[in-house]
Amino acid sequence: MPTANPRLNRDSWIDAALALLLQSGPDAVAVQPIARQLGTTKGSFYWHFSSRDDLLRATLTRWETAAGDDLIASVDARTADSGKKAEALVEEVTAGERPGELMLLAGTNHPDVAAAVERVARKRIDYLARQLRNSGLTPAAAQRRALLVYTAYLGYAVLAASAPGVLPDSARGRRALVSEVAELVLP
Amino acid sequence: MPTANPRLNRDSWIDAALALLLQSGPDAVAVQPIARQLGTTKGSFYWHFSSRDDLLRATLTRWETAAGDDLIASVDARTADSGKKAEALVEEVTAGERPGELMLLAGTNHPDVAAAVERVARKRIDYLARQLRNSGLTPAAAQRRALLVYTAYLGYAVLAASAPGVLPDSARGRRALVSEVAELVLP
DNA sequence: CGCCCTCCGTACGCCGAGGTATGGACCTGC
DNA sequence: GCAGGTCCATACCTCGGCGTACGGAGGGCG
Repeated sequence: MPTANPRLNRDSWIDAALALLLQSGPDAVAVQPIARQLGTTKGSFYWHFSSRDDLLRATLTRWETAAGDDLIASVDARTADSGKKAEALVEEVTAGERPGELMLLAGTNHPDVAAAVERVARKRIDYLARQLRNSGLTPAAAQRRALLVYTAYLGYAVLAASAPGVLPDSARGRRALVSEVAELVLP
Repeated sequence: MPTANPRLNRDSWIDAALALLLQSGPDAVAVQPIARQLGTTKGSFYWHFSSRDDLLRATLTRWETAAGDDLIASVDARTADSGKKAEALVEEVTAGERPGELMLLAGTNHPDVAAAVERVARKRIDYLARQLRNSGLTPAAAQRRALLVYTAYLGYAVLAASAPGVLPDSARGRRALVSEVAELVLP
């Protein structure tokens, strides 16, 4: 569906590239396919960007800033109770609304991608550990459990993308999972 | 390093393809690069395989049978105590010897890949749940915690591949993580 | 009207992948 | 030694991606 043709700008390309990046991984961020999807040609692209790598970098930084604040802000808004934040975060994930962001991990070979992924991971884990410390855990335990929760988060996303059949299919089942994790992790 | 040239067979190609599949994802299973790495040419390949997809399918089934039994057998061998098996499994992972197998998840778009991933995941989760039931958990709780452990397993592998900096760098730190998970999950 | 600057379409060259055809090396058995 | 099967190298085709060159549309502005 080549969308209609009002003049494009740099952000139009980044928007489309981000969607592809999250859904199909960095390799899918290709100039000509995006051009077709946008109903335009490479002539436009190379006016706004110097290369494919330029687009990829721009898309990554856009994702990084968005993903860094996005999820945290969403959780912060949902509840002010520090003890409940871990649970809220897990809920956030299992809700399944959140888009892929998983295929991104496919591009770990690309150094820029790996660096962005690591920065975002660190930010989120630190945030989680802070909440757990506020809930009364020792710093060391908070760090370990934050890592546990985040790995479970990632693994859940992996399965949701690759093997949804093994996950609970009902909202009740998913909620049971979330509260179980919260029970286990919180003191 | 084009390796020397004793006559090749079908398995030689699958071996090389499997390594690439686990390390760099399905897209990396390409004929010409593997041929170069093997010090041969496409002429050889198309004698043993009918197409690239043929190789990919063969590599997937090889992985599936290996991964299905492999990990479980390794854990079974390590300890007969049903209660310790979950811990042994997590240890198995954090040891970090196990190769990627993670980049495989990048190929979820490919239906054959997704199907293989799902079958292996189900097998492993069922195995885990069985051990947890033997440890005295109710079937429902065992199922939930098995899923939790497996998602943590996957997430850990994801981070090991994409953001190793956020993981504990010492063996002691990793062991502490493992025992924490075992403590939390076992009754 | 004419100029210029922004934005984009077209055409081209390059490369690396998949796949095919064909000839030749090498062994094996008679 | 020679016939036939096994295995592989070479050359060639197509396709789709990246990147470049260039020219043209279109609007603002004097």
